[in-house]
Amino acid sequence: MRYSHQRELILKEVLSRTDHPTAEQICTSLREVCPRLSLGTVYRDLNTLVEIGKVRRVSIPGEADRFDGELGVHQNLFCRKCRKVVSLPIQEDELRALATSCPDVKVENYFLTLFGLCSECAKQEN
Amino acid sequence: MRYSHQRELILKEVLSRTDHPTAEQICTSLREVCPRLSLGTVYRDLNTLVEIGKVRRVSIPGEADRFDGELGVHQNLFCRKCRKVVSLPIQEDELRALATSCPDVKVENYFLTLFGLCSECAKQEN
DNA sequence: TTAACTGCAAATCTTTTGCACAATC
DNA sequence: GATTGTGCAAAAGATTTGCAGTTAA
Repeated sequence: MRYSHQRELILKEVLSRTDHPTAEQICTSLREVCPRLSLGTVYRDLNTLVEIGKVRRVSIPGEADRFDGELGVHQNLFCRKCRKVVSLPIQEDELRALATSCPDVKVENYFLTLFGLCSECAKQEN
Repeated sequence: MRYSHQRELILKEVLSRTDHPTAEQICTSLREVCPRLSLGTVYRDLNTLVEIGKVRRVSIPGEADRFDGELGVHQNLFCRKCRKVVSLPIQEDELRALATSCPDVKVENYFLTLFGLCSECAKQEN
């Protein structure tokens, strides 16, 4: 992979923010320093950065994807009121105790989707 | 809410299937018995059925939503190879033991998104 | 120099919506 | 008869892609 000014800017932008911006928000911000930056490039570069593990994608049903530079163990809360995504320092094994472990937020629901191979496909791989 | 032939057909279709069909797949299937059924109606009725809790929406990042008539406690696995969604009888507190509790599937990753109110909005509600 | 990257615009895909008509109560 | 639901087509929103031109190695 070759160095690219745009990709570097995009990575820096995501790492410097804690508000889980969308591709569009990243593009708008960066146009102040890079006026010709195109949204297509932002999407392409974000996909690359996610692939190489420098950035995390936060998908919310019915919303544009958000991007997160925080790679440590945490979960995200999507606020249905202000539509912000906030980080919560929840370990996986604390999921059960959700309601009490973070007393100030109000967890009403959560979406879990497992990714991997179903039994048929897992068999075929071997 | 008024009775509707289409909504009833759509509900029956989702309940009778275990393959987590998309709106499009439901529409295609039902056109055999209801040729004029429109995709817009299917989306509208599915949204209603989800709202009243008769059907569950399964969102997968980058994929069309699937719909699930199984309302009991379970989690879904999206197979990145065949793109099928399969039900797994996992309780929440078994999440930690994912890898071992379902030895035939290969869980590689999972996406958890919490929904609710962030601390600021939770405060405002009171 | 050449392969990767970009900007731009058009295309794609999923989902929603406006409107005139039909079905339900 | 009033209102909700439907079909159709167009619109909207997010993301991808084709292509010609630019840039890094």
